[in-house]
Amino acid sequence: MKERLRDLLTQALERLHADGQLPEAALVRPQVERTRDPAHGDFATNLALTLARPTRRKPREIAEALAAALPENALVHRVEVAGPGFINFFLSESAWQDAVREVLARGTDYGRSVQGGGRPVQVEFVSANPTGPLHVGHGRGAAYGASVANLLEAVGYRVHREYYVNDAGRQMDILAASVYLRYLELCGEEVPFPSNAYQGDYVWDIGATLHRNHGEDWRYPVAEVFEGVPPDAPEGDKEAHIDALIERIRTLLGPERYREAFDEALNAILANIRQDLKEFGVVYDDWFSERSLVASGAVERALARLRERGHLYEKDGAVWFRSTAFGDEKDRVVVRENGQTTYFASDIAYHMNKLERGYERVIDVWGADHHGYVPRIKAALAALGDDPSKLDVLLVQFAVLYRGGEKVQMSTRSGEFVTLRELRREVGNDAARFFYVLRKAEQHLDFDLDLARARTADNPVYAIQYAHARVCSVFRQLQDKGLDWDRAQGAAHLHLLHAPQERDLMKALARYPELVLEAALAHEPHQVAHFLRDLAHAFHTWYNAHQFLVEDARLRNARLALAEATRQVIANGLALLGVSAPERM
RNA sequence: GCGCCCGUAGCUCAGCUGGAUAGAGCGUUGGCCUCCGGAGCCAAAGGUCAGAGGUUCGAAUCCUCUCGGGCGCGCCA
Repeated sequence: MKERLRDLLTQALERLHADGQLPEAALVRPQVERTRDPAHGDFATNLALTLARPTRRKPREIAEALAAALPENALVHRVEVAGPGFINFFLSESAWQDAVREVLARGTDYGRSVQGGGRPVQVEFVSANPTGPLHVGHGRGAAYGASVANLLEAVGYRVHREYYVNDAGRQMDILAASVYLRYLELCGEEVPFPSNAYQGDYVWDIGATLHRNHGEDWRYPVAEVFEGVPPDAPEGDKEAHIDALIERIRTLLGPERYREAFDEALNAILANIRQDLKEFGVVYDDWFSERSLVASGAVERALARLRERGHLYEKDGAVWFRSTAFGDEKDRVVVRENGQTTYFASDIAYHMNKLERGYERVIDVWGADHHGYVPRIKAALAALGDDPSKLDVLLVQFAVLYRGGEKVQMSTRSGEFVTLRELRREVGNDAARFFYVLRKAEQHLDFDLDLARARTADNPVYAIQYAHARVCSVFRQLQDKGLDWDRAQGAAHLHLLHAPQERDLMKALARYPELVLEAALAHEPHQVAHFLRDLAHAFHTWYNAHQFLVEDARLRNARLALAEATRQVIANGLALLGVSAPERM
């Protein structure tokens, strides 16, 4: 609808230009926006105000000329010039009825567009280290990333969803060591468990699997395992302690058994994460392994390319990337003194790989605590000779849970965090998905568990799903009464609906496609959530004010058409957010 | 100390690339209602958009500074 008004304005501009009333410079792309105040019509443009300066004419004068030059159109009921020089558009009733007909005609496609032109976009999200179950922080990244991906797809991009699996780093070695130590304990050894090792119960479970598969075959006396290992904190350095311990375990077990322990841990946890996300309605096209990146030589290749271009140097036995040359605060190590490449080196290779795969746009969804990482990864892309602006890093702030008005305490240190699975069990997948995207990503999220669980109107998810179920119920009632809905007759008699609630509802439905486009381009699923809440409210208001199943068939069919269109838009919007649209509740 | 994000109604938050008298939900107050499916409906009160400068026809929105909150500043991931 905005587009059509924009076209009319462009025609008016061209007409005035042809008449010599406006200079070449005035041929701009007009901006059309929805008005806040109904007294200002439905849409307005500030075109005349923006043209005042280049043409050195009074805005109101330009506005009058433009209004006069606008071509006739059935969409527009009335045009007026107001305020300092706004042009206000009052649309005709039929414009809104058209929107309802369009919803019915397009069904699940309503709101989708081809703006993206099929261009490939890669969206990477969650990518939590497979060292433990997903917690509620990851959940927000999952819900947000999945919704952003859905939105981009809906507006015509070819979206590739990806999870980057950090299966090669030091943290994984720490996990493998943790698992082995738990195994030893199950063998009856008394193990001084390192402060830096993974504490969660799941580590026991994986240790138990090893014990089940290998009995005591892998057992070594604790004294031997800890032989030559420097002391743990607080007396010693916990990092040196765990690193030495990993080396001892690796030596004792030998490469094959060590690898088996490592993979057992990795696979168990990854399977858990996959299952968790799948149940959460989050699916990926690819689980991209860091190990495969190393194995394929991509890391070496990325470093070689940086070296060739003169962006690497050696200092203190390590290899550094001169990221300061590309706006970073300090230079970064890519190969440690001990010869191991850093996580950052893998990440450079991964992002190089993404761009090599031909994505014009690459989106990373990260927790906000990683924001300091953005400049160095962009620096790396620039240093490789790529365009860093192809990468968009979307930062998601933390979620804080509230139960009974009290903040739910969480601490990663002791393993006392709330897992995503626990949250899903408590409030359900739908409420979790919805609440996670209810706030814009860069806003801290206060997650009210009681509200999310409530089956009352103040719970927005419930109110929206309820509106959907209510329409379905009306149609069931219709059948019970032995009546049919004549779709065509309904669509043809929408002009019978002129109650203010009906007009508001039609306007809301008409706005949906614009909203989806905006939300997609701005990566803001919260706009969809807010829209749906308002739409459901508008629907309930209408429902309470009017009977649908009336005697007059034409009126009944028209009302049912509007109800069905509302149901369709609610279903479409919820689908974008990964929330179900139940037919009964 | 430096960097990033945030600060809007009692609470939780919207406010589109700067636009007209700053909005929603919940809560509060006052009326009304009880009908397809149960969340009722209508109205009112409630704001120094953290504060101070600046940019301009116009600033919650852009720039600078101050205050307050969160996060980050490893040869960790």
